[in-house]
This record gives sequence, structure tokens and C-alpha cells, in this order.
Amino acid sequence: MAEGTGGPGGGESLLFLTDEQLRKGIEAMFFAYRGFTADPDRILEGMDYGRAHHRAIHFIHRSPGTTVNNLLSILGVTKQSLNRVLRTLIEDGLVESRVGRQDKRERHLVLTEKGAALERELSDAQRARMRAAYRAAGPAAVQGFRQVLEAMMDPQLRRQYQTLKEAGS
Amino acid sequence: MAEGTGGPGGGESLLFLTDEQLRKGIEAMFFAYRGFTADPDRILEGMDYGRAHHRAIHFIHRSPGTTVNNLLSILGVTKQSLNRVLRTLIEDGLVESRVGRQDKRERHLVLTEKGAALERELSDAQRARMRAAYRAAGPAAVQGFRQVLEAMMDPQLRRQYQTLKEAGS
DNA sequence: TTGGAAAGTCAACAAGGCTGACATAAACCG
DNA sequence: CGGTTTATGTCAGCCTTGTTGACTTTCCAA
Repeated sequence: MAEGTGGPGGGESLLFLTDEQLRKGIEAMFFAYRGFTADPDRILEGMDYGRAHHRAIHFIHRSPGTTVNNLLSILGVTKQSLNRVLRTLIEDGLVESRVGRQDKRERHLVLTEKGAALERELSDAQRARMRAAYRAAGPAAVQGFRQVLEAMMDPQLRRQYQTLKEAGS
Repeated sequence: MAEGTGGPGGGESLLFLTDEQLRKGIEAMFFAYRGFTADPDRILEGMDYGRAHHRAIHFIHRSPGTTVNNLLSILGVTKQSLNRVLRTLIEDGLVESRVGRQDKRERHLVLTEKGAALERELSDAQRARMRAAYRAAGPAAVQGFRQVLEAMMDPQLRRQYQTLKEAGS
């Protein structure tokens, strides 16, 4: 147990809810997110793409055949903003856009082989960092990490996350 | 014990390091960070300021009298970028810039009363969300959360974080 | 069949990153 | 003292990625 504040005090102490502790959590999020995005950013820099392209590629890989609208609600940006990113990815042959068969207004998005290769490169780098962090912290810490992150999401986003989480398992 | 993979199996399972688990962690970071910044963003929208101003205000509050160079290395942006933000904050009377007494080349930055008021408004909102997440997840989870985040930082940023963490305690 | 809603596209603008060049003042050093 | 380095500020211009507004195509329902 060692640092198990959960058992002994019964949780009545609530020392972990002081403003000081909360501030540390806030700053930890800030610095950690920089690390989280650092490796993909490095790979993408110089190749005309940015973080927005990474996000699009990630979720298209994640849900092949998804529609633009679908992607929109996951990414939380306007369709115009996403469209610019998608256009370059399609022009460069990383993503294929297929007109819907049922509903011809929809475009279904899939990665090409080239797109899948970039996705692999990016996610390998990001996973490597995540794996190192997980390994250093250990399984119990990882579970706590995920619990706090889920509790921090907006309810609507949490639902989207849960859906994705289950879909992939 | 429940999630205590540390003891029994000796850690040989490592189920928490599968690509699937890592992917969930990556997506959790993505969605949680949106929640993390949502409240301050909402407050700032419409008042001419953005996330960049929030970050500057946060760290000036955190280390009153800090120099521009100091802030630069914490925020990880260029001086031109920071300067644009600082200029508006100083013009609007939220931040005061004092010429250094020892070294007159330096500018020491402090929040004015008006700046401190905005800082309070922003951090109250952000802390409220963090507090709710901490409370929902419990003390053990919070410790795991912090451990994983720290392990995810770049070593250089981790050092800056540690310095801040200790300074404030 | 027609009018509205929905999906996607194009154009233009803003915030906030970036680089490069340059100015000033102060500190430091041989 | 004079040259160099350091800390800061500023101008100009670029890029990414967000925004809103206006528009087309397609679908569906009254």
C-alpha cells in the first residue's frame, strides 16, 4: 500500500483536495500535454501537416468509413476547419473520400495505404511515450490516471469517449 | 487490492501495456484536455483574451516578480509570441512590468489587483472541475494520475514542473 | 413537387504560433 | 575603455487552425 490514503483515514482527510493539490494537478496537465503531443508534432513538422492532421488521421484510422459529420463531432471543430485539413489529406493521397451509397450527401472516409503508414508512424511514437509512462508508474497508477481523466471530461465528450473505448476493445 | 497487479503476479501480466490500453490512454488525454481548458476558454471568449493570456496570467500569479525570460522558458513560446500577449495585458492594466533593481535589463512581472481578480475567476473555474474529478476518482486515483502525468513529461519540462511544485507547497 | 434540413465546399478573417532582422540598454569582461 | 553578451522589445511576414457567412447538392416529408 505505502501511499494508500484510501484505506486508513477512510478518505475523510481530503488533503488531496486542497487548492495547492489542485494547482499541482492543473500544472501537471499543462506540462504533460506538451509531452503528449511532442513526438507526433516533431514527426509532422516540415511535412506540411500539423496536429489537426494527426487528429483526423487518428480517428479515421480508428473508425474507418466514418462520415465527415461524425468526425466533426468527435474533433469538436467546425466543418469548415476540418474540411481544409481533409482536403489536403485527400489531395496528397492519404485519405480516400467515398460518396455514400445510401445517402449520397455523405462522404465516407478511409485511410489509404500511404495514410495508414503515416498513422502507424505517428501512433508508434505516441504509444512509445505512453508505454514508458505507464511502465514507470505501474498498473495501479494507470487505473487512477484513467479514472481522473474520465471524470474531467465534459459529459458529452465522455459519452463519445466511452463509445470509442468499447468499440475498439 | 483489486487492481494490484504489482504484488501477486509479480507484474508479469503487463496487460495494461497492450496497444489497446495505450490507445485508450491516448484518447483519454485528448478528450480530458478539452474539458480541462473548456471553462477558462468560456470565460475568456468575448473579452479579447485567449488561452495564451490565461497561461501568462497563471504563471505570473504563480511566481510574482518573474522575468520575461523566465516566463518564456516555462511557456515554451518565442518572445515575440509572448510579447504580443504581455503587451495587451499591460496595456489593459492586468499586469505590471517593473524594471529590475539589481539588473535593470530585466522586467519583473506582477499582477495588478485587476489581473489578480481575473486570475481568481479563471482558476476558480478550473479548480472546480479538477476538484470534482478528484473527488469522483478518490485519493488513490489522484496519486496515480499525477504519477503517470509526470512520467509523460519531457525531462526538461519535468524539472520545471518539479521546481514549481516544490516552490508552492 | 416543393420547401426545408442536412452534408459538404469555398472564401475570408482572426488568434496565436513561428522566423528573421534590428534597436536599445545594461552588464560583463579583457 | 571598448567590444561582446544578455535581456528585452518591436516590426514585418508567414503558417496552422480555429471562426462565420454564403453557397451547392442531396434527401425527405408535407
